Amino acid sequence: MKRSKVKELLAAGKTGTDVLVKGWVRTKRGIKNVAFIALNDGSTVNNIQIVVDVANFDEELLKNITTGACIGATGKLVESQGQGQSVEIVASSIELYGACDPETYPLQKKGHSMEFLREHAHLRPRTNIFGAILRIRHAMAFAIHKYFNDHGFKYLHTPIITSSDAEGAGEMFHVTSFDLKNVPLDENGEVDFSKDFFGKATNLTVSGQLEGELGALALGEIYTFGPTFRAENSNTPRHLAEFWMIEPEMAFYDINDNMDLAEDFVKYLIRYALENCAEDLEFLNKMVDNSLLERLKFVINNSFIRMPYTEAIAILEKADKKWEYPVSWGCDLQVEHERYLVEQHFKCPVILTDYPKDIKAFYMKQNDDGKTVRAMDVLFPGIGEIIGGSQREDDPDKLGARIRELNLPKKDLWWYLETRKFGSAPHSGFGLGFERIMLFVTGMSNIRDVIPFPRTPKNAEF
RNA sequence: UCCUCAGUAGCUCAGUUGGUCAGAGCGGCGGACUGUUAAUCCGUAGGUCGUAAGUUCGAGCCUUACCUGGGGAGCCA
Repeated sequence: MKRSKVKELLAAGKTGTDVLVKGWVRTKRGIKNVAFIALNDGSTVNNIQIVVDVANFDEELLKNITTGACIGATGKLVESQGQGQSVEIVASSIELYGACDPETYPLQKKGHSMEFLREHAHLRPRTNIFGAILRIRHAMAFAIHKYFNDHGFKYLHTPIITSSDAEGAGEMFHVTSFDLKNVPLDENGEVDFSKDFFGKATNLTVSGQLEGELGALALGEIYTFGPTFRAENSNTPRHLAEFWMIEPEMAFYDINDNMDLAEDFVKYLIRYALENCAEDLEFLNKMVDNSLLERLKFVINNSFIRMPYTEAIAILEKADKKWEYPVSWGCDLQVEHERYLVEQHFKCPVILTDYPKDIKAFYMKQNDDGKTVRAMDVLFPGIGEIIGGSQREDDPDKLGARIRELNLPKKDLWWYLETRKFGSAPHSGFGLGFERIMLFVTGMSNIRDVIPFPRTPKNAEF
């Protein structure tokens, strides 16, 4: 008999037919003559109930059906006599695939703390909450590709190993094939990277943006979606050492087109989740954060506030609030400032633009005022910066001057600069942290719980 | 990296001014129960109190260092 997924059985009116399900036991309850098994196969957050007439089954088999065990069950799908479910399977036969010692199996039928589950990341996909999160994560990844494909963007694979250290996005992980106990040195006692695998020092990428621009200036619109690495010693619920980032890059987009895209894109993802992950979101709304659905709907139904940095500073200076970090034009906004704007002043996602050039990256388009650049940061409630982007500097002279001012290694960026020398074009792009949008969509509060196997300082288990 | 809180049974925690302080609930196991829903009821077994030093007649409790985790901050997506 062909295996049915629990999701199909719960959805379609197939009662009266014989079915086969395979999955993992969530709980078994019993009274003298009848036992009830709640079985989950990962296709949905909901379990299917298997009813077992104890008299018809081997006692030893039933004893082995414990929380966590893997079984296959055949039987007739019928309308349930009980209250908690519409249909159930009256078992005719059960096969035990893998027993699960209840004395040592870490997961119980009662709830566990997120911290405990994080230490059991190999088993936590079997919990309702992580099942829901991982299904949503899949749906979001799929929706990202669908959105860009539907809008004519090309998926560009930018390199994971890079030799450019110019972007300054953060500390990098070194990539080498050296024997670390015997690293070649040159005559000055420095590491001789000419003897390394690539003949130069290499690192794991901190961003695909610079290469993304090369693609955009040929294909028009591209996006990247891949792993990104930061060796920063960040210990917060919002940072990972290995995370996934989406970076669209578009020729002929100015900063306003860029904002329009960012807002439309994020709203699309949230709408996609609401339409395609309804059961999982309802589960999370019930178990994790009971204002989740309301918040998601609010975001897709309201326009983001757009405001230049300079105006935001004016609001913050007038705010009746004591800042731990004082506010003045030119300072970088701290978490407390961003939170005030998003969560108290506007109560809505905010896009801030036109930041002082001194606190932003070298590649951002310089405004005519000589002080600001066409940057945009999208700030979300509870999460902070979810997107960072800008129009890019397409004038080769201005870009070169900025690189000199900042003392960046121009020779390593020769290929980037040639795009401005040969057929330069106005263009823009941004980076969206995949796990940050996952935080928002799931209502989870720690980024380590929206990625299957988190990498953070002192943790690369699993 | 800085600030702060925490680490006691498989899990979540209680443990007073240092002196019956080795505890509870849940989970597990055994039993009862003619359809259960995180079932219920009865019974039962679990612990070098994060690690290492120190103070003291005596440390789960006080001191120091370290490890791990949470929260906040910085860096950012």
